[in-house]
Amino acid sequence: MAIKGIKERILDAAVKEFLARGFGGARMQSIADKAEINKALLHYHYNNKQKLYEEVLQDQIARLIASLFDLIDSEGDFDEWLMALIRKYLREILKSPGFSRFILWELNSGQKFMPALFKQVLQQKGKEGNFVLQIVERRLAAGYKACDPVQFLLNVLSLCIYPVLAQPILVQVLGADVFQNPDFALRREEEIFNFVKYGISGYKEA
Amino acid sequence: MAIKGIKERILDAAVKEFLARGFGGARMQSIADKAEINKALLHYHYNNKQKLYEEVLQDQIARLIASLFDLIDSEGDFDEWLMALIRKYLREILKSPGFSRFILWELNSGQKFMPALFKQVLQQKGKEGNFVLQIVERRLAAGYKACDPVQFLLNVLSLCIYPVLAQPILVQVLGADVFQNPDFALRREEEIFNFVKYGISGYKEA
DNA sequence: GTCTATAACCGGATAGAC
DNA sequence: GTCTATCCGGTTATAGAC
Repeated sequence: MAIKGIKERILDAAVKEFLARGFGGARMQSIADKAEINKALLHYHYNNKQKLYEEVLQDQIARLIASLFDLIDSEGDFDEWLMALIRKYLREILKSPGFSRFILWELNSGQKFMPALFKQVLQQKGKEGNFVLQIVERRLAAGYKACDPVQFLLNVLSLCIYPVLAQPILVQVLGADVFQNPDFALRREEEIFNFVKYGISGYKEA
Repeated sequence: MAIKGIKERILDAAVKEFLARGFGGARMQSIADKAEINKALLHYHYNNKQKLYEEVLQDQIARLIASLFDLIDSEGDFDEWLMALIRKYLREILKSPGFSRFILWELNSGQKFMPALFKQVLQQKGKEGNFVLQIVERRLAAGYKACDPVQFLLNVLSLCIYPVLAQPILVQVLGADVFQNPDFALRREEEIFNFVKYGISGYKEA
């Protein structure tokens, strides 16, 4: 079909609205406007706000987790694995900067729904919650036995996600929008890899 | 005064509510309840929600920025400076885990107010926006000239903030609440310092 | 300054015509 | 399926007694 179905238009609009404002802040009217229909029709297709929200979230989280599991399980030696991990993860984040922000916010909003959904999607993938950790452990066993996998994973994730997340703060504190630079992401990929692999001792003068 | 003034009680309550739910999600009724007064009295002391919000934010942001500027300007050699930076920052974050989450969320909520406030507080401190960057630059000049200060700062901030921010996600993905361990913060301080200083090459087997 | 009661408004949801 | 008009609960804000 060349023209988007109405359900698809609604979902697209809903994703934008929910990611931007969260469940509480999102307005059905605004979603209807974005989808270029009226509220009544919106309610006709998705009974209520909660239903629509769950639909959107299910999609988004499944997409995220699938992507993460694929990449963390990649082939190659340690360096290749690490670089692939960083690159794919960073790009995933940059594809939708609002998404991590949204997850981080909503997960703390006292809603039981989101954690439950996380667990459910993880299990749908037929893998244990600590599956990710086991892969990292195995990888580190080849050369970096003394490195705690939890700390390692925290470090890599932090370096990838936080700068994207904090972009608006950085603009203020640094006094310049580093993200304006189109190849900032590429430089950041390299930076993270080098930083993780060698730390700043790699920069040390002779 | 031994007993808290009512304005102070209101502000305390408002901080909790706003940090937990954001501006849109916060309820004046809930703030009144927390302060153990009724809505009318709340409106008597702070004309409207926006006013109260601005008051709260002004305090919070000023406190944060003051703290950051103090610590990043500390004495000692490079290692001492780095460790002080990490320790103070991590503790600041842990003191109020909801705060960074709140800032990150609200800064993107399309409100003009928050970025403006940031800029204003920065200028009140009588320092340029890139003041922070200059300190880092000077520090790195002593031994790590090739290290980009922006990337360096991003790395340190990421490692400190993100794990605290993402705690609820980590619980799901890792399958265990690493933060349950009471001295996790201490171990994390050491980990970040070592990671930044030597990178994982420090772990490498002989 | 502090309260109760209520106005004014907004947003989610529904009724019912077409 | 799609629309207009409306209901109803919840939230901010105010009026007015004490």
